[in-house]
Amino acid sequence: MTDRPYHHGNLRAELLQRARDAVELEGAASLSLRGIARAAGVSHGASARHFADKSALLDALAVDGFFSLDEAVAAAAAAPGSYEERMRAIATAYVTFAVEHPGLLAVMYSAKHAADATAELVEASHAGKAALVAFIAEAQDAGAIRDADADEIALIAFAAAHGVATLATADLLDMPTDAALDLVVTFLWQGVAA
Amino acid sequence: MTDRPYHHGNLRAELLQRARDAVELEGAASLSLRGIARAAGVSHGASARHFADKSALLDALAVDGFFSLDEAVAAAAAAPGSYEERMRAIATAYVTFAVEHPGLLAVMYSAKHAADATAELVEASHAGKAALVAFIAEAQDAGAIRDADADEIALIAFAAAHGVATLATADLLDMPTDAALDLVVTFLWQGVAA
DNA sequence: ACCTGAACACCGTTCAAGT
DNA sequence: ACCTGAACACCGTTCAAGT
Repeated sequence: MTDRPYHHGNLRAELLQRARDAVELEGAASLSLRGIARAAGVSHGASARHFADKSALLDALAVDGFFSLDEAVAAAAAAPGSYEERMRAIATAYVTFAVEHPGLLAVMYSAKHAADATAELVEASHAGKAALVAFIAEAQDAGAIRDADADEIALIAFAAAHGVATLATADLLDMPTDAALDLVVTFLWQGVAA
Repeated sequence: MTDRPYHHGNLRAELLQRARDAVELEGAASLSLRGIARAAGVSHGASARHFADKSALLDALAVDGFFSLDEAVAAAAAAPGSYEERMRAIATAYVTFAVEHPGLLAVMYSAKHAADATAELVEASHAGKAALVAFIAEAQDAGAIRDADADEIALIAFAAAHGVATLATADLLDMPTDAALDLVVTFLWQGVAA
């Protein structure tokens, strides 16, 4: 056992990871900077050099969350299958992420943690939508989805999936999440299929 | 000016109103029991007799919010017009409430503020869905909406409207809220019309 | 029955001082 | 450049005591 060095070396990343653990375990409401500093084994003032304040840490956590979400969705979109199957996989990935990380999702969508959202946060939060538009355009080129503004179709699909995701985390679905998602995706596909 | 009596008389209601003001002005994150006690002109310990703790007050605030929301939606559903127009009015009422009260909506849907949600909260949060199911059943009887499980149609519509509402409050819509809602409701109606 | 005010154990943020 | 630890102004919650 060597002594912990005075300079942590990677404190920013560790604080972020501890914050993520805390949020996923007990929700954003009971997250404390002093608590994650304790968990990381540093003094309570140490976070100040890496995050200006608590809302800056929450913003960074949200960016992190959007990266994870985009990764999960991109993996689903890249899987083999028909366009209908891939669309179902995308929606499932989105909702699964939400149900497995409800606290993180709340942080991600609790919008403007200080009215001055980072450019990085805005970009991260929009990346998923752009990927969805690209997928829809590809499906249109292949003749699987009817010709209409890809942005409009993406918005409709995004709203539907996000609605199921947030209702699921709020426990307001009155049926199993996968059954609800199945209904919604089937309805969506009937409306958009070429 | 008579002196403020020792017994406030209606402190519970006043604390709730002050809390609602605070949440709508600055969000739930910066709401403090001591702050609303100051605003109400009572000592910081006074709330304990009316709300066991902060999460009990948030639950009560959520119940209040669901009543307001249900009222707005019910008024929209009762307005004259075709079934399509009434459905559009219902969705508009829902999204308008969300956009005008984003902080309150967040409290309402931040689910299980203590894992032991009040029966009252569960009931209030489900009332809106029940009203939607009733509206759809009526439209089916009138031959305006195709025959299918009314609960399933309600879920699809609820998820779509809730998705638009939450994306709007998170500023993730990339277009005016009413334009997005128009797209979604038009899509919905094409899928459910008889 | 309802409210006050002190007490306690926490917070976030700031900043001189240490390494 | 990075971290510590005291200081400050806040919190939520509890509970004897007052009316």
